[in-house]
Amino acid sequence: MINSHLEIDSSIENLIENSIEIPPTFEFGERSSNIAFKLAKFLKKSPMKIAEELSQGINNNLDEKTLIVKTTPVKGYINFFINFIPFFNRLYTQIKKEGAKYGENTRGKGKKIIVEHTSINPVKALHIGNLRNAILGDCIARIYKRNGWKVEVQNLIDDFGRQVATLIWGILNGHHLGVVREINEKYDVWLGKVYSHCNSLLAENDLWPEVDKVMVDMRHDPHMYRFMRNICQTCVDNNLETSWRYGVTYNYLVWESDISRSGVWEETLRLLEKNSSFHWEKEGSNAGCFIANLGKLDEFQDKKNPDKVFVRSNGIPTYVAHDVALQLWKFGIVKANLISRSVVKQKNESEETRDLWTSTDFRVSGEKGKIFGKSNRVCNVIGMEQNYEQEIVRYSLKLLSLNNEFENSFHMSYKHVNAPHARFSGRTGNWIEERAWADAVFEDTYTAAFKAISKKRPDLEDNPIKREKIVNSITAAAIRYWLVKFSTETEIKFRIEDATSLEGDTGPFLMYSTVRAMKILTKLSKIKAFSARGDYAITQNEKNLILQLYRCPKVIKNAADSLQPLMIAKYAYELASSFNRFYETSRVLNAESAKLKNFRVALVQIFSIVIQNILHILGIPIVDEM
RNA sequence: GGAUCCGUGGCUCAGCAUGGAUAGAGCGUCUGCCUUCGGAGCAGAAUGUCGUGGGUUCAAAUCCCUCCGGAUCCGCCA
Repeated sequence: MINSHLEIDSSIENLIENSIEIPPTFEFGERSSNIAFKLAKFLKKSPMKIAEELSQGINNNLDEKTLIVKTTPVKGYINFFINFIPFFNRLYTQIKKEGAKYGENTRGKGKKIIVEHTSINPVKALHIGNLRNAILGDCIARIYKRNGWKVEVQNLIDDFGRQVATLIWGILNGHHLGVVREINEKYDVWLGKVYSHCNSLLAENDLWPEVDKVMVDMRHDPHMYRFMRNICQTCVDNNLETSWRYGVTYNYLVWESDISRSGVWEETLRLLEKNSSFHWEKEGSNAGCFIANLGKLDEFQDKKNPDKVFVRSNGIPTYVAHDVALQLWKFGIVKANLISRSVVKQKNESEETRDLWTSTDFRVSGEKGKIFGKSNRVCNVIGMEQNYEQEIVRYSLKLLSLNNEFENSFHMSYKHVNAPHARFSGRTGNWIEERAWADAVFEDTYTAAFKAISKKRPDLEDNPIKREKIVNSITAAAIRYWLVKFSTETEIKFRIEDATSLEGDTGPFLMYSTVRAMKILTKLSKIKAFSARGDYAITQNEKNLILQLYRCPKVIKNAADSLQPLMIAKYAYELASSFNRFYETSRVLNAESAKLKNFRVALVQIFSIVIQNILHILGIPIVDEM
């Protein structure tokens, strides 16, 4: 009885909350509700009539202390007009008090999420598509942190895969000698060229069995393993440099070969064998294989062959089986531990400095390890071509009756970045001629930013160190923003003029309005605490900015729930635009009256706080001039 | 063959989850704004059968179905 009342109450609350929207024009107030339309059916009255009655009822209960001045019924809508002075006063107090924490919430308190991203094969440089993955993952990690979660960022290094075997085969046969390494060319870029060269040689001569042999040797011959791991290590070191340039950092590098040795897979197999949904096939085309019986789930009925091979007849587990094991390990269901070692302190201007750890194949005596994994939620940032594979991982948890883990497995799926008329592929190496690897995009954008600053800030020629720092920041901002401003469901077409753009809906635009606000604040001799007294006129642009500042906490919630960093980017742009319009029409330092100046300074103060909080989430560096 | 995603001004994209008032941005084009806190900015103009056809609804870019066009997946590859 009580429960059903509560349900009704909360559904009414939802109904009201969901009915609130932002009207198309401020003539209709600052907020409006279409609730009269929804109620019309039940009350069997016209929406116009209901809106009039509700509006009247609300108006009768308003006084000068309430945050609403008045409501008006218009064509069935109820429009709300905000009492801006007390509203602003309250918002100002809150933002000043919370400061860098404004916008955050504690929904994830006591819970931990693992975000896995980047995870490229250690045979090449990051191309722009891998960078999209890294930036999206980095943003979602930052977003989760603001939602109160403990976040662990992992980067999976697949050193046991076919790609690495392909590269090693090529090097053992001296094929890398035929690939010229340019002067100053990064090792990982050159390695990527070798890798695609090897692929074409293998395809032409059909030499794949030789690669299979390398794959086996890597596992069983310690010298071969060491040789391979050293090459991969150098590649990973290079890849990290690229990530760091863009402000992307990790907590833990997980090496596939370390997982193999840790017993994670064996433990997983024992777990699966005990479950009736998995079995060793005795007959048919899959005879001798270990099979996941996904066909028993409704979701897989439409598949041609819903059952999935987890272990091949030669005893080697498949990629998807490995992923299931990894997922179980991330949740702490599989308990085997990896040996870990602290590697380096990552420098990161915008976030805190983070310790980077790696899994390792040997322990130095006296060295302290650290336990990773054991999380409540997992978010894997992986391209949408692996949607099906990720579903298999998720539903395998369901087959194991791990419903909580099933519910908490998130696949952040995104489309690729491609050349306007072709796909980028590490195998074919077509990212080389398009200059689409992440370092080249950085260089090209750097050039554009440098050109711009030389023109706008000739005075900085005397301070090349400062200038370089600013140009680096602008470059990272431009590319990072460009990669998150699209929905993850949109394929990005790589055009260098888009990536390097510095005006309009771009990262540098956000930085610029931040700089404007900071400049105003530094010109004040003293910043006094604001308190609203009496009356002063608030312009439409000012109201607009106030409302944008107010939206922040909700945006951070929604971005986490929908796994869309785009929402933060859109908000940042709207917030900065609102500030620029305010800046254009409202003088701050020489405002018309002291009271007005006081108010506008306060507004600039809280804008400065909120925009910086938001730029931190986007990983956009903050500079005080540009 | 089956499944998933996409289709919105000349170009590139938001909006679709939870249907609501005049469909929003940026780029490009055109017109204004520097004796004013920094013009990487602001104000304004032009450009739209929201792929097609149907359905549900008081109301559809949004939900359902058809078809067309594009991408991806359905492996003892990763």
